[in-house]
Amino acid sequence: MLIGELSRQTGIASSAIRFYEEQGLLPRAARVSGRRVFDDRALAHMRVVQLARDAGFTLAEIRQLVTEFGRSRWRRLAERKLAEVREASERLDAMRVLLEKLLDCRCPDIEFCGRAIAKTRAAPLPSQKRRRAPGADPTSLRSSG
Amino acid sequence: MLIGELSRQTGIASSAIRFYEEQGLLPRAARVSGRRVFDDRALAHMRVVQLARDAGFTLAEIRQLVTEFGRSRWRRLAERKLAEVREASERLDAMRVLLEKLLDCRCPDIEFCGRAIAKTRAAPLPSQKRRRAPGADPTSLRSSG
DNA sequence: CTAGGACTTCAAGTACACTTGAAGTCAAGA
DNA sequence: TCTTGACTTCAAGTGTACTTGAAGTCCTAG
Repeated sequence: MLIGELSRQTGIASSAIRFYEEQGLLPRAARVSGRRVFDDRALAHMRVVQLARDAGFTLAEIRQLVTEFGRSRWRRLAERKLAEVREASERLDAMRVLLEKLLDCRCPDIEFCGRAIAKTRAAPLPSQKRRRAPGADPTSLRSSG
Repeated sequence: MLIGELSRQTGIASSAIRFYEEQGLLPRAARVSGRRVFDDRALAHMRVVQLARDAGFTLAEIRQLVTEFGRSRWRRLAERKLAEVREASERLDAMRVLLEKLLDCRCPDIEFCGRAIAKTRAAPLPSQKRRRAPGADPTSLRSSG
């Protein structure tokens, strides 16, 4: 199968598949007159990458996982990821509470609102760690614009 | 108060405050011999921006909100954001399920695992919309390294 | 007078996961 | 033969929310 067919079967763009190969997430595909050809093993490999990606692993983590496929490593990373998922859930809950407060807002103007906030919320939210957050993210609220 | 003091009181970096002013999230601060000076109104304004940011609004949305401070607009945007938060929660749940499956994985190697995935999961996850997701995000799983 | 710290502007860099564009190759069909 | 479409490589662009660096200004303390 050529890259277009693999793309159709997995739903992953050809450009992304090339990118994954380049990044070492997939083994270098065989070439026939310059084109990549994929067999069932390659497809299976791709599925694993896809699963890990959907589970929220970064490409760097996936590279680690596929180049060193050991159960203990998988377990460690999956457990850490699970903890991160739980943290993200908590942040989402905090956001939900904030949004509900906003929907309750009865302030006549913005400075009034700001003063009200200052009274009810002196301390910042727990562990925001906002600095330098990166790219594509299945939990993103900032993409559907 | 100067920018450093506002930064201390809000916990937001001076560079970020300048950036917010430049982006139109804050009104242009008065200058005294070149330096920005902020009063209580400015602080209150900043608090609102901070609240909205923590609630997950993009800077573009916050700009809209503060330049056109109307309750109906706030409500509309907050309700949409709330819907996005719920969607994100569902994606996180899906990720959690995936991770639990990974932790149950007993496959001897990666292609075997891929074939098993192909059997149990022919259809993709609901509405992944992965393409072109952007920057800093309070729900991010991809920042803690 | 000099040092230091806090501030200024403006341009460029950062993170991640890709996508897009340019220029070219290859095989099949009319 | 020509066209079409799918493929190739490589470099550069995208998006968000900032940060960092360079070069300079301003005020206070010693």
